[in-house]
Amino acid sequence: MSTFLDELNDAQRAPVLHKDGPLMVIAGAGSGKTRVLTYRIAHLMEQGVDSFNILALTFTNKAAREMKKRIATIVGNSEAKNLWMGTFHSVFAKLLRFDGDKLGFPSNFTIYDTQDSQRLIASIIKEMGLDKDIYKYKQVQNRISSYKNSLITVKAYFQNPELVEADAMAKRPRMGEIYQNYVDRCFKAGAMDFDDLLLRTNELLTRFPDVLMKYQDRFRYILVDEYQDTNHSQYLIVKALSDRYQNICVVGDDAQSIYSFRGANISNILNFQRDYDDVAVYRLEQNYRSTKNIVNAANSIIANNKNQLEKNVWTSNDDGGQIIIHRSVTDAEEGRYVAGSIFENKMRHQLQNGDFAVLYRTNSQSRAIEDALRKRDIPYRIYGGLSFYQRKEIKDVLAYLRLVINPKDEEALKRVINFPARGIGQTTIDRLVVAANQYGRSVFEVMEHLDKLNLSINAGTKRKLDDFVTMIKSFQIMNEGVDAFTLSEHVAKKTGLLLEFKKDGTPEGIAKMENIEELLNGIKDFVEGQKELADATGSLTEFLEDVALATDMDKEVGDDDRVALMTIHLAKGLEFPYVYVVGMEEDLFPSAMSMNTRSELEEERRLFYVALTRAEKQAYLTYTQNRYRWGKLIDAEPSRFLEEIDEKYVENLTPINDGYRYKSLINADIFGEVDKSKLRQVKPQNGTPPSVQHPNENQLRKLRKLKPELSAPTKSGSDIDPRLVEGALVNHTRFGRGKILSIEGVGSDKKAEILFDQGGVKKLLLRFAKLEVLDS
DNA sequence: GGGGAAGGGATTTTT
DNA sequence: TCCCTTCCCC
Repeated sequence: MSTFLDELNDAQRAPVLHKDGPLMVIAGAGSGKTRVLTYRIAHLMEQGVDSFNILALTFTNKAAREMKKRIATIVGNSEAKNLWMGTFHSVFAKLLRFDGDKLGFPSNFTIYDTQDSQRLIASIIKEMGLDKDIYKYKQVQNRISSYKNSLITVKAYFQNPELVEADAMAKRPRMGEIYQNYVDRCFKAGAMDFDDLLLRTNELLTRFPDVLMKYQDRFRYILVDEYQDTNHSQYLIVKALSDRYQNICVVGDDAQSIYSFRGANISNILNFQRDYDDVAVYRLEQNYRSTKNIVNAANSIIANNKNQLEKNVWTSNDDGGQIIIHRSVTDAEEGRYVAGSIFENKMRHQLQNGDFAVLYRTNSQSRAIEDALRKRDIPYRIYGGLSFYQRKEIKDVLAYLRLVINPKDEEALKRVINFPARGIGQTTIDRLVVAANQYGRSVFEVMEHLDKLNLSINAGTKRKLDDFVTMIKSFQIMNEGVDAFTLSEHVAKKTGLLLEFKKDGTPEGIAKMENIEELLNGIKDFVEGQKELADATGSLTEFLEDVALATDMDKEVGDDDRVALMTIHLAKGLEFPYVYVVGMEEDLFPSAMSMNTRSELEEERRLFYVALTRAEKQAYLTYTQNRYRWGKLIDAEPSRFLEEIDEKYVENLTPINDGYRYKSLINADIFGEVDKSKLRQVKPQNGTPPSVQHPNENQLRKLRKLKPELSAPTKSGSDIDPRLVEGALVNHTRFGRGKILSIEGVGSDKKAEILFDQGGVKKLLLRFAKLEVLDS
């Protein structure tokens, strides 16, 4: 007999027990919707629904993994394994590997990421001889992406005079041609971009009724999480698959719809009751996560939006502290306030670093926070931004691996055909691409048949091209016999990539080499992990797919204890006891790009609602009067959202001119130097001892090696050893002995030009360089 | 064809 | 401020 049902309140239990027919669960923030989804699936299985017949679409792969794990504890691992669960993109990529051949795609098709798409579009624009200032590749890519998400194919585009005219009016009359070329090129390269994974699934289900029938019959019960953030393409897939059995369960919260920029359509959830017959609607309105102050403040914000479903989120939790608003003079000071506050809270309430999150609107805001946390020796972790797999050296390795799996992959080929340099220049590549277009073949195929084609490429270059083809083919042969790790290691060595970074000798080069080694370790872990699963083989194809569709939230958080730094978008679905929302300023949040229409502004407001409702115990909102943007200090104005919170729930700190803290730092900050003796004077509230726990240097070094984003603590200007002057003899941990030739810059920007005994002259930022002064 | 220096553009959010 | 592109010289 199920005991897990007892863990639910009445409102939660109802949708869990609902068996057949469409249902919608409107779940307020923190109301336990993940629990409902999880238990609903477990309950269906207990009721005799075959696990093979259940499809659950989640927002991140990590969410899927965790749900699966929980379900496994209830129904057993062998059954839970059979569930199809994951993000839209990963589930339908899998489906397309089975049936994409009907559309002419190989089962080993490549998944192009945004950068691949953009590069391809840029080269198409160039090949077509268009003005790149009018046809900006990023904008064009964006436009194509939104066509695809609205299911506007090239054909549909040309049949729609409004669209054609709109692009013509925007002085981009050849938009449709670019679109056409882009689609053709992707197809020829055996590649799909992110949007294709959904668009092509739709195409497959529409054009092949037998395929549709097969999957309708397979997925008799479909569950969709975060339904408010589905786009039209996703909506149609769900609609098609659920059409036969109508066992569709969607869960979401219109107040948390924050992805319209990538095509999410809030009307999907608003119109669900119209789209299906006899929809049962359940509401989860009790918030278990946050204090009364937070829940009520969030409600007072969202009340400013006009377009929303009716609901009343409440909580029986304690009142909790009021929401704290803090003003700073600069973004650096904002960072110090946040770091100082985290430090105090940790001490006063005996908390872990992992109990804190700092949320911001744009990734670029993280820097000031990082600096401040580093100075206080508070470990942190950045989510999002430039992720590991987007680093150049990692993408280079992956590009070779992609070529092994799919040599037609044009973007991978162009990326590495001359890196490391092997004397194949742009002119040659251009000729190959032209020939490929002319013959309707992939670039690699052209390279394979060079001698039969009469291209104006000289003999020396031809040989280099041949060597490249031979090398890739040798990898392919090797791939038949070994696992992904063995192959990858071989590739990293044989192509000269590892050596390339090693020989450059700079700290950056060494870091890159270490990153590649980390990637190889990752592949090893993957191979070993996959070997344990029955249905997976640890093949390279699987690894590459995992990587292509990994979201930043999918990374294992691990057992290390750190403050989380991320954009508000990434924070969706997460919760933390203490949350700091920084940069509460006009033009930043709400973003200057998103306040021109009511609907844009409402989305920003929902974003703010999401940010605030991440907090369990205490929320801080901070803004500054001046902020560095594009390297310039600009005036900032407090966000309009701050005024929208009912003041009952707010405590507004005004630290300036109150003679207490940071005052002495303000001038110092503006004029560059910070007096360290004054830093020490900052008193913690309530007389908590200001003892700083210095992490073990050995541990730190280890962590830094593992997580490159955790760079070494930097020094402020006054922390730099005063003996570092022109003429001084120094020792560098990596470059050895050297002599300072000159010093330039001031404060923390001080750089030294150093002549090393081995390795020549280098310019190093004193703030970062680990230099030891030697007595001469 | 390769490498280094200089200049210009960018920041919304992500699968 | 930083990153990417372009241009220039070898």
